[in-house]
Amino acid sequence: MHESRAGTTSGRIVETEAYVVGDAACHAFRGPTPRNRSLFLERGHAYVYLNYGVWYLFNVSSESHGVGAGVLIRALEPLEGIALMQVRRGTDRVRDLARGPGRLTVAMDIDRRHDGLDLCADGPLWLGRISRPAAQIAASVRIGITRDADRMLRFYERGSPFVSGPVRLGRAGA
DNA sequence: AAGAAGATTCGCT
DNA sequence: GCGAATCTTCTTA
Repeated sequence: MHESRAGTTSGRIVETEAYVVGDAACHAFRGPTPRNRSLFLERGHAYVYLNYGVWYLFNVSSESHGVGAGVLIRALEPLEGIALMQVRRGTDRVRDLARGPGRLTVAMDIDRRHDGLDLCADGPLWLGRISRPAAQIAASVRIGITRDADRMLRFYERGSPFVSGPVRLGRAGA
């Protein structure tokens, strides 16, 4: 949920990827830097960074304070503020508003201002139980990475049209 | 000190 | 299907 001056937008998280301790693909793997320091905050804090110099990607820290790890939020099913998301994204296709990590931050207007925020506390940007849980969750390899590429650390709601990438990538229980 | 790669998306061929 | 956009960090000289 993001409450901004322009209006409120919210969505159901339907796709995530875990970046865990000892994971060469995790930005925190080689220790804290100015960019990734939020990954070392207590679980539930935002880590937002600029990817390829173009797109912001939104993560949630997932370990204790001082331990660097997080979860990348890759896709949302839009709930509130769909009209505002359509303006921000420049498309009317609801399915494409937040299908993909870069698109999601545009639709929700998330950027480095939100880096380090406590997403479980009062504030403009937060996580909550505002919608139903997924009926079925599938796992697959993570998308777009080269290091530690075969770990099954991508999780998504099976059958959701709001999940990014080819749906056939998913193979549960491998 | 400079160059390359990286958790992406969009537009053109 | 390929390349551009262009920031941060890592690698190598």
